[in-house]
Amino acid sequence: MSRSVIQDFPDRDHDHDSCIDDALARAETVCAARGERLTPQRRQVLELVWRSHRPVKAYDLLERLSRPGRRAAPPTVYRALDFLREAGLIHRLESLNAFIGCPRPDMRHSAQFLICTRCGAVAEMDDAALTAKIDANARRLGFKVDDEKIEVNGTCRECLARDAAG
Amino acid sequence: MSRSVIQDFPDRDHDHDSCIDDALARAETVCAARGERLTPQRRQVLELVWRSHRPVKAYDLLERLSRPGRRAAPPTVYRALDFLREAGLIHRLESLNAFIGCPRPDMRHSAQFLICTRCGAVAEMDDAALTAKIDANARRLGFKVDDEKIEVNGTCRECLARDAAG
DNA sequence: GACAAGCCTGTTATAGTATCACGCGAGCCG
DNA sequence: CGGCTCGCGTGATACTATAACAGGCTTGTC
Repeated sequence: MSRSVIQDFPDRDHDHDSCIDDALARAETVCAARGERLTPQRRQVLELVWRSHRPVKAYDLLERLSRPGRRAAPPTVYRALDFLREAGLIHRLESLNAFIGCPRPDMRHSAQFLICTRCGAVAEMDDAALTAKIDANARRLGFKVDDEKIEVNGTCRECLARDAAG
Repeated sequence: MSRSVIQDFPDRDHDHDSCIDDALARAETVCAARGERLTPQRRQVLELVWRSHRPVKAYDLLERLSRPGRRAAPPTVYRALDFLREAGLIHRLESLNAFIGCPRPDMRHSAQFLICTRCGAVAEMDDAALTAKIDANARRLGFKVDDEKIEVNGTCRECLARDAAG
């Protein structure tokens, strides 16, 4: 039996500070379990990614890492992003060249994203049945699946409502 | 009722010349139907894309467009690629920054790709049920879907067989 | 403490991908 | 003709990512 988990876009009124704290706490756990170090640098990048629930660009992170008189260089942020990605703590949105925090880094899952092209909001879904179906299709061609990415462009509920109202 | 179409990786022994010819003929039809012009330049880019069944990079196309003494510039190829993409004649593989010809530009479909990370071969699948499921999931969140991209990384049958043999 | 090994970070340079902005010429239509 | 759109050429530039090398911190061992 396949379990279908659907998450929603983040609630506009949620407690975002604790939301970030939770993400960082989960990250500590994940890294510990993997025997890897969530260094201050990596931690800071992860926090910056979580500062918004929107996709974040590498070079935006770079700016936020920089201080007057101390300009961070690209490898700094890319190394951190690579690390976080391998640990499953963030995802890369291929169609946007951007990154976003993963809300459930603990469970292995394939990424399925709804991306609102109007406001930039992103929802991560996790439908195991969908993954299973893709796997089945692939198997019929003798193809062994490593991982899959699903990115869906469209318009979110709020933007649709705004259109209808305005 | 949802129809499920699964295509395969291109046969190694198919008649590739006529395969290209067919693609160009289909392109003429599609452009005519859309009231748009498949200019020599656009046609040439499309042909270059179809020369292989592998994903092609924009700058590779650029080189192939260039002749000694006449260096093509990026906008040349990107404009053609944008046109072809809007016409549904090619797809962009987001995870590869590469482009590939669409075998069925006539029917509107969402793209689902199996990408062999070993040999670079790509199969385009078209499973309407999968699309329907994604749409249904999105609808539950009040999300209106414009288009979706599915890119699956893994190993193709041939590469698996080669591994098993060697 | 001395040392080695591995990991993490800094820095400079460069590769790779894509777009902007401007202008020109061909074709169409009034 | 005059004005329009479209396709294309060109030079510059923006954006995304990696290579290559050096130094420094941490840990484990003796």
